[in-house]
Amino acid sequence: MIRMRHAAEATRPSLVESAYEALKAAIRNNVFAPGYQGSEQEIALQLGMSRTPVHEAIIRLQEEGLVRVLPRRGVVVCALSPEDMREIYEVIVALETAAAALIAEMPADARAPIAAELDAVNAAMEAALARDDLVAWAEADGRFHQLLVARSGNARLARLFGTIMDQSHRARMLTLRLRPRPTVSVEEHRGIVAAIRHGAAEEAHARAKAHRLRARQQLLPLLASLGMRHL
Amino acid sequence: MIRMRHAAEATRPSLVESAYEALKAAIRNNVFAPGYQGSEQEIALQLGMSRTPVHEAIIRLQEEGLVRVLPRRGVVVCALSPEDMREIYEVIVALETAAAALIAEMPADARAPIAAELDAVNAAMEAALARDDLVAWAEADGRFHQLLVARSGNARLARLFGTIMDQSHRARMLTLRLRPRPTVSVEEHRGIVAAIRHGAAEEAHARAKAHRLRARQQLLPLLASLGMRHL
DNA sequence: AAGCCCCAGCTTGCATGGAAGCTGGGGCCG
DNA sequence: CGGCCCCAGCTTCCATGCAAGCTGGGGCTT
Repeated sequence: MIRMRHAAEATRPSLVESAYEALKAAIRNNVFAPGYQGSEQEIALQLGMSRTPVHEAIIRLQEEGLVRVLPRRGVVVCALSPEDMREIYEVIVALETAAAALIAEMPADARAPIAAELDAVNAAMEAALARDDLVAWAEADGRFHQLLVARSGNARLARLFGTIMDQSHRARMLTLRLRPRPTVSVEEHRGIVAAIRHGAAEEAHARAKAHRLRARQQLLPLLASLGMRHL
Repeated sequence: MIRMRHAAEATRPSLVESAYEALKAAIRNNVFAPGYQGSEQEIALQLGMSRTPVHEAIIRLQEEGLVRVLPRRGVVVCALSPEDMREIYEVIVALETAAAALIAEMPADARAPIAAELDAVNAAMEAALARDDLVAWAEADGRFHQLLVARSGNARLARLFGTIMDQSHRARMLTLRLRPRPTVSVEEHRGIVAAIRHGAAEEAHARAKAHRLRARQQLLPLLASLGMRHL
């Protein structure tokens, strides 16, 4: 047995890490609803650890815009106004269109397998829609967009995209059942993939933008009609 | 004297905050050069505080990609490879072109004062260049780009832009004196402002993109010639 | 002489205690 | 009866102590 002195690559997660993941999941799944206010002590108790790792996890969550800590008062889960959703969509458009263009600018033998991956996910969306399985549809839709940025060859871009999607996850889930059947999405996705496959960067950019703008146009009125500061 | 019970808005900065700012400044100004490895204890001593606030500040810096903490080994200042710089420029292009387009899409009476502000900064750049004051030129150039995203009406976009610019600040400073006299920049900036003033979103987008791509094309070979992992 | 092993020292991870500050409500004063 | 004040309780902030783990070098074995 070789003595591994340098770099144990698969170390067990620290308490900070698990607190971070647990809190993020709780926020995403609405267990901690927006506006929820709690103390680190209380959260630490729930997670079965001391205050320190919870405190440090909350610092990270604050950095990502999911919570805000009010000094000496507690930590609150950030609520999203329609204004926030406008900002978020603008950032999503900026990052995602860039990713689509970057992929389209790759050499053909790099683009092809990526286009195939995207097509596969898109097929899964279509199948879910045929089964009337909206949850599976949303999951596959998320995977499509996540794949798009993950394959852009730009880890920083993918990371920024991830945090902005985390911020808006709740809002998308909320409106999932409210909006009309999303049949256009699959078609628009196909257009994006086609542009990528042909190496048409400008077109990929434009199609990705149009897709997101339409989705946003559908989402914002819904949110506005639901009440201002609610999610 | 009214008793301000709610929300003291101008509270003195916490130790965590000052540690964060001090460390960020030290990294920006190359006091802690990339690859520098130190212990939290040592930094805490230098800043005259305990390990705790330093530890928490480092968590934030790690979240922003400026440092990496190696468990039980210390914290190192991240070095940037040419590959990293490519990623960074791609993100800058994505965010900045979006900002330019957003401003150009505003109503005319909102665009005009912004264009005037941008023109003023641009004039300062030109003046600095006439004086051969490269440092002042770089400072004004940074202000131009920062202003562009700050006036986009999207705080999230501006924040993301700020962190990515923090990551790449050192590299820009390093190459400042190495590259040819930046006379084209002022002209290209004028083009961006003109497109904004006319409300031509597509053109503002394209000009902002071309400007950054040219700058990148100038920067990358310089960095490559300097040595791979150095900054 | 070369290679392995083990240990001393230094590092962060985490727990805990004290301090400072904000909040809300009960009591006091007008 | 109304409004102000003050304080008890809860919160985060920060310091510090202990534990676990990584590193590098000195000494031992072969």
